[in-house]
Amino acid sequence: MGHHCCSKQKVKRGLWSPEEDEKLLRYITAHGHSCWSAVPKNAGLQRCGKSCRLRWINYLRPDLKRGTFSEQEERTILDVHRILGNRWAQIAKHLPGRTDNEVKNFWNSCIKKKLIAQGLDPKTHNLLPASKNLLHAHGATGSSSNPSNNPAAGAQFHSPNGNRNGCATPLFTISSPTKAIYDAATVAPGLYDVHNPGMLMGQHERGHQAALAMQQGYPYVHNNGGGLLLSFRDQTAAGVHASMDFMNGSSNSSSSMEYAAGMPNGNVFNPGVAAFMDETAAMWATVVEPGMGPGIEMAHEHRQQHGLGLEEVVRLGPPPPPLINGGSSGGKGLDMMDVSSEVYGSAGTTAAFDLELMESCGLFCGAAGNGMEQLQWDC
DNA sequence: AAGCAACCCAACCGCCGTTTC
DNA sequence: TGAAACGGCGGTTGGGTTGCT
Repeated sequence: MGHHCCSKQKVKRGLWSPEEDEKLLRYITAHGHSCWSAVPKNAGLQRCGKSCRLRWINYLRPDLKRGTFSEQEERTILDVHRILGNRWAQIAKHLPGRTDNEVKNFWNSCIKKKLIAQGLDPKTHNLLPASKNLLHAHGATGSSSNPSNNPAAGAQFHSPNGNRNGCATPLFTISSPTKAIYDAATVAPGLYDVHNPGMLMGQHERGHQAALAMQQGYPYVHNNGGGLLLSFRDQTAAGVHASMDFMNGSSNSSSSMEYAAGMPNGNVFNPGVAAFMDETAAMWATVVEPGMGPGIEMAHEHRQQHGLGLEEVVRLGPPPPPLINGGSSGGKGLDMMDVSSEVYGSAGTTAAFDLELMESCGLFCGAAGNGMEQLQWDC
């Protein structure tokens, strides 16, 4: 059964021959395509208008980019897909020279498989139930557990194939809002100056970048007088969109935000520590001060043992051990690291976090501004 | 070398929203 | 106002290619 637009006429199907391509290309170049249904007739093609349109858009268009997707493109697809879902046409608009079909194929043949391999639901980018169960079964929740007793909790997040399938990057590359923080913090150490309430630490010209990131809706952190305030700026209303107060380090609440900030079960929250959770709940970027506690110190040592650079560490995905339990907020000069289970899986976890609770916490998940609306607006 | 399976990707299908008559 | 035509989109399919046994 043919498509309604061409069911009445005899049309050719299947792959396009070079001669057909030539005819279509010549016609569109000369006359444009004001009416696709008239194109095949005028161009002398035994095809339906839809088929011509598709061939032009996906193959013959002169501005098409060819070849494999770059790391940047893959990252963009991941980021936008996380917000928009399977809206390939919208996603493709963020990738000049790429078609929706191309993006869709790349997703289905590459990115989707990597997500699944990582134990993530490709639709939601959250952990698949099986992965969560596994994690819980190994005691990743509850009060402080030593990961050395629990190696599997980290192992299940480990990418089995790294950079296979011809994909541009391993999974869990840091994504937009979080990435911006990472970038800004990397180039501007001390960016998150919790000792200066309400301010990003403006280190000369670098501070400008940070302030810009903040303006664009990325979360920022500041001291709230004994607590920590994490704020998001509303991109459309040019004002603070939402703020979460990680209060005073003494809370015993089960607030998901407190969990997200890595301070469950009444542990003292260190105002010198902030954690930004990726939407997948499987990648965190953290701002950590040196000398802040055994868990972090151990993690840092582990990273050094593995000879991992910061960028590599940030690329690794798994959720972190909590950023809690003591540690002073003394020094300046923040260190930036990701506390991943791959890196620290058997060494770093000093307390628990609740994945379900984190997952239910939508605030970090695309809360940095109106992501959807902004993306659509951009299109 | 042949057979098979997995993978990739171009093209099709069917639905939906908009426009035209 | 409603039906038909059209354009656009996401899901699906099937043929070609590649890799493995």
